Amino acid sequence: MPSVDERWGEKSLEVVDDLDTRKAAILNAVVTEYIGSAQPVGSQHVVDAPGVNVSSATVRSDMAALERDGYLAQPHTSAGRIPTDKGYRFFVDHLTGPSDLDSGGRQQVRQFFDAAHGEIESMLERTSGLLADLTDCAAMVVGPSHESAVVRSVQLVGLGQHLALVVVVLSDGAVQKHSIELSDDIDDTVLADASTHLAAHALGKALTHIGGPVNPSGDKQVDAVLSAAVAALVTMAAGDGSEQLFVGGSSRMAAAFDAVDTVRSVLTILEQQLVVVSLLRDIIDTGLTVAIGAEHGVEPLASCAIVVMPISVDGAEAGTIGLIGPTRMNYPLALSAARMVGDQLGERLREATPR
Amino acid sequence: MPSVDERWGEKSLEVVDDLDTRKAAILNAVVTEYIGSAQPVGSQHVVDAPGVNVSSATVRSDMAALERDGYLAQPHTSAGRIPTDKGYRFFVDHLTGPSDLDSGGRQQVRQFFDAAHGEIESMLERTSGLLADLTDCAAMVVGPSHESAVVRSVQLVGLGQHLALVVVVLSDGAVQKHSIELSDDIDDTVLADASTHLAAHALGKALTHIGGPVNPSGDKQVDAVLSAAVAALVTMAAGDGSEQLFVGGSSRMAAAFDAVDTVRSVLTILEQQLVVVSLLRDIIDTGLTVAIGAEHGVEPLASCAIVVMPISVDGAEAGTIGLIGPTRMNYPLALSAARMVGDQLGERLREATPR
DNA sequence: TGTAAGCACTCACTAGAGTGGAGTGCCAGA
DNA sequence: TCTGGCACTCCACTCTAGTGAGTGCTTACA
Repeated sequence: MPSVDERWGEKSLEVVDDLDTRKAAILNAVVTEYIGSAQPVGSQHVVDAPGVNVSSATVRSDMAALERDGYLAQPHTSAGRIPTDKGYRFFVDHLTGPSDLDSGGRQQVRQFFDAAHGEIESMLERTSGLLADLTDCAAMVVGPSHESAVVRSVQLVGLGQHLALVVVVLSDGAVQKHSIELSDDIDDTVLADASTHLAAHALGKALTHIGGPVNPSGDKQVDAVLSAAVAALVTMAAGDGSEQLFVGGSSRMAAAFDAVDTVRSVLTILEQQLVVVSLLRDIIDTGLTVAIGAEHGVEPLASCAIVVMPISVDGAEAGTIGLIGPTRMNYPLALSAARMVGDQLGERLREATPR
Repeated sequence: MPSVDERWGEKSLEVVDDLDTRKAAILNAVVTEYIGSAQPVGSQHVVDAPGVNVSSATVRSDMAALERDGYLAQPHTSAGRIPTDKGYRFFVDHLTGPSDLDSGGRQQVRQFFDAAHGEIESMLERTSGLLADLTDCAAMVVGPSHESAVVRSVQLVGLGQHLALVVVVLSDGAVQKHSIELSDDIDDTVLADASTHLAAHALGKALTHIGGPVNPSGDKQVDAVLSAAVAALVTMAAGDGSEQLFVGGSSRMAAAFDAVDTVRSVLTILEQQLVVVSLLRDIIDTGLTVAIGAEHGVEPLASCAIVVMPISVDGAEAGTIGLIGPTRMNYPLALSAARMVGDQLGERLREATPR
């Protein structure tokens, strides 16, 4: 009889949630095997697993118990078992210790961030590709929100006879622009004048707090430009509510499922930025790191699992990493990759962000 | 015997490329039928098509001739015919007259562009979604290149102790940014000073023509900032070579093919921006509007057809629209949608672009 | 010479029967 | 409580017609 604190690898099996040591070991073996093979796992395949020192007959009776308790399911009477969402949940919660990426993956991540250059947006974009490569899942990267940023610079640039651009630089390094049409022919001095007034009005404020009447400059043309510019700022603030999303490696979903329908519906979801961002937000808000099957409540993703990892910079949340794959995805790999990439990305963002 | 100038609908059949009127009508019927059903088309299904007033036996002998000439193929001896790439090519070149979108589609496009607002990038992004909706294909939209644009404004904005942002506004309304690290603690007057010198150096020049030594300002700190800023401009110019690409509706590829492998390889291509942009470029350069099957030379896309449509603003090329779907895509629909959306988009870009 | 009608043939697709094997549940015994 | 044995289940596979949509060919006719 195996002792309760028997260990193998980095995993420890304890009596939790109604499952004794051996049942946990069997569940562990079934999940691991099924993640690799995608085939129902029979009792014979499990007897050699560590922690299971009993015959297949005993394994069978344990498996029957695990099925009664909802951890395993049988596609049909004479088939092996596959894990249920509850089974995966137990696996993730109790059988997956904190593990690191293998050395190859670690090196890949390090090389990536050593070579990372360019602006934040393109780095986030390429990070989604890196994550997809590492985990063979589709990867989502949500950029930092600009909520708490204030206007560091605002400028009016004339582009043509009747066109000007309002360019705003926020304190977190984000740059936003919006074009405005000018009714009259405005010369550069008027624009410069309006630019100065606009700066006086907006500098140091959060984008969402700008609005209201601007102090009149005394010049009719300047005032007209000014009000158009402020309207542009308000539009910017409205459109800025949602964070930027980068999705990479969605082609991996095609390899993960054999039903084309499933692939299609998952891809359709991934194309909807708002849905994805709020989905990740919801999962984090419920305190989860992994949402399995129906747990996230998005029906077309019922056969998917989602791993989320908030990116923090100096303790503040500065974005999110998400991985999406089939429920039989490689959780240890996905979790460790998300953790390491998240840490590194946070580090990089900290360097690139002022204060 | 049908006369040579017999017409139906908007299509006219003429004797071209070895195909007499009836063979062309049969080919037309086979392609149209196959595009709809994705099933091999037998001689019986064709006898009722307009322009084919003969028995199925005669159709069979014509089909055999079309097969000999490479326009049709047979999956196996006792199956109907499916079009070859050459068959689609003939269909597109000779049997697809210039047609318009149906009224529903036209209205959808008009509504879209009436409601279009915001900046160019987001409009291009949403345009890719519109095209995908209209055609049920994956859509690619390549934004205007900034090749001929000159620097209209350049500015240095301090972000923190050791961080500043170089913000460039180009004459076509594009805004680019690049962060630079400052070794010493630089105060705002130094930044402003450097900003002025930088403007003197860069204004009016194309981004790619900036470089070389800047006139020394006499202040050591200012010069240090200046050289870092110029280096940033050079980096910008280098990274700016490739145009922006927006891909929408890639989930449609999952519905178009039944082989998951094909879906995967097509999606993998669509994820590679450089490949897609140069692919569209190549097709346009060879003078094609539609590239069918192997014509574009990208092996994983051998079962795809690509429709391209350059967007022109005042005669100059200002981007590209691309549609990708299976070779049995609805060519008339794709062509008319691309044409109409391309026109409207060009119109919009003209309004939003100075001069 | 071009078209139509008839006929034999091909071959994917389907349904049904048979078989092997992987898997199960149950039970008696250590 | 565990094990070995046993009967049972049912999927996956193969094999065998049978069916039908489709063909090519040959002959007859205007």
